[in-house]
Amino acid sequence: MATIAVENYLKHVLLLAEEGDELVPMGALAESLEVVPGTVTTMIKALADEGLVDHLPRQGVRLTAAGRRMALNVLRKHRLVETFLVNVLKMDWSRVHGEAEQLEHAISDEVLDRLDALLGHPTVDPHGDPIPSRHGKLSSQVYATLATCVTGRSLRIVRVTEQSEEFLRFAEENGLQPGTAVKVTDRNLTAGLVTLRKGSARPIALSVSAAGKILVEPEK
Amino acid sequence: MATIAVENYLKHVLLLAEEGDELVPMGALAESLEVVPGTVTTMIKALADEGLVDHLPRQGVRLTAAGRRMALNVLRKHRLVETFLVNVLKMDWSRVHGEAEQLEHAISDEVLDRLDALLGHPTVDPHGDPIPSRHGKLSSQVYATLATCVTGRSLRIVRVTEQSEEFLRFAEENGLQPGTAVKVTDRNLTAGLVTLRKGSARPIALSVSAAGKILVEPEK
DNA sequence: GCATTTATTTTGACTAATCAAAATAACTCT
DNA sequence: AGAGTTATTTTGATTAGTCAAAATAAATGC
Repeated sequence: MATIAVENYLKHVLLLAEEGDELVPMGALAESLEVVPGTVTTMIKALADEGLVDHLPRQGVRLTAAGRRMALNVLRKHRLVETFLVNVLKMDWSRVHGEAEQLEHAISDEVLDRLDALLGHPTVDPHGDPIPSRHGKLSSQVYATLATCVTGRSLRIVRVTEQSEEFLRFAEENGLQPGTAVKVTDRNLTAGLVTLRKGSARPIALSVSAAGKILVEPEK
Repeated sequence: MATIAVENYLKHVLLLAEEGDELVPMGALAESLEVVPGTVTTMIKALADEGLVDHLPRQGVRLTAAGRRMALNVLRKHRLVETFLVNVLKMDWSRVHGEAEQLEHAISDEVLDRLDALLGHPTVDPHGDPIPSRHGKLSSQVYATLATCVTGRSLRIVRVTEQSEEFLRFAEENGLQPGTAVKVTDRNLTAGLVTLRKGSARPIALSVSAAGKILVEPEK
């Protein structure tokens, strides 16, 4: 039986590997899981014994096929639960991450499927993050970010890859959510600032690091 | 932070005390939690140190006000989740108990309140079990059972106090669910059998112990 | 009222997950 | 290449929850 900790380790490896199957360093995993590095080493060796990850000592860790399957299932639960909380229970999108973090380990595959049907089989969650399919496919489209996109052209926000409450609250207050049309008017890398506007509203200034969390595509 | 185990211990003490504040014997608690008695003794002493229960050595345990408050909150989560699973996700009522057993420990009070509103503030769950109010009130109406009620009169099922899948599946197949009108036609205590009919359908025979799990009230 | 049965508590051991801190390995920099 | 920095692993402890089995207390039966 996979424990909550195991599910979390696998999920974090998946997220940190960012679609490649690069090795995830132990330190990154420790930071992301908020445990000390020694703990990660211990746990990862146990997961390797279970055949869920490959551990290359002093180099890092990557998911096996079995581990990836489990990680995707957890991620699917997480993102469908977030979608449910926002679309059905009308919760604030800045609050749902922590909730989903708990619920993802408590819902069965059957509830998952029914939730999926209730929500109309969504392909992205309220942050625009892709929801893995029931059969473990995870769309990995590459988008530009507000920090890297062309300037002066009309763009549509497709995804916000940041889960801190503060950031999401700020984004919501400024209408920076998936679906919003924006245009980058100015980008000053030395000052670390990106300026953008939504239609004719007043301009918004973002730090480059914040801008890098907002993914966009050209307006059709 | 109350752990899952702590929540479960409190919930089981609440359910076993059956609305009185009688002492729950350690053995009963062990059986109900499916752990050995020694484990219960150890855990209950810890809960007593936390001020959640009163432990009278060699006699039993009962909830303090704080423990009761927590137990009722868990029970409320359990029963609202069951209601959600049946009413919204259309799950079979025989399956929802185990699901709710997991989810009751994972949902926040905020989600709980929104679920409650979504469901229209129900007062009973799909089994007819009363749902504790947000402020810790638990209706404790006393009903007759099919094993103890008058015979020959029209009755309405209000509650089915048994959570085993087999029993609930049997009850569903025979339409023995809250709301159904039935009449006990014959009761033979020596044979341990109760015979009843729904309207003009064929008679159904129940063991006395099964009949005792089905609560009824006189038809209005 | 003493012996037997039954319930409870105690003791010692175990597992999963964690941390602190020491040990080791691997880079980096001149 | 040697010194220092950084990342990883190891070691020894700790906590929560559990079990097996021995010890104790209480209830029951003749």
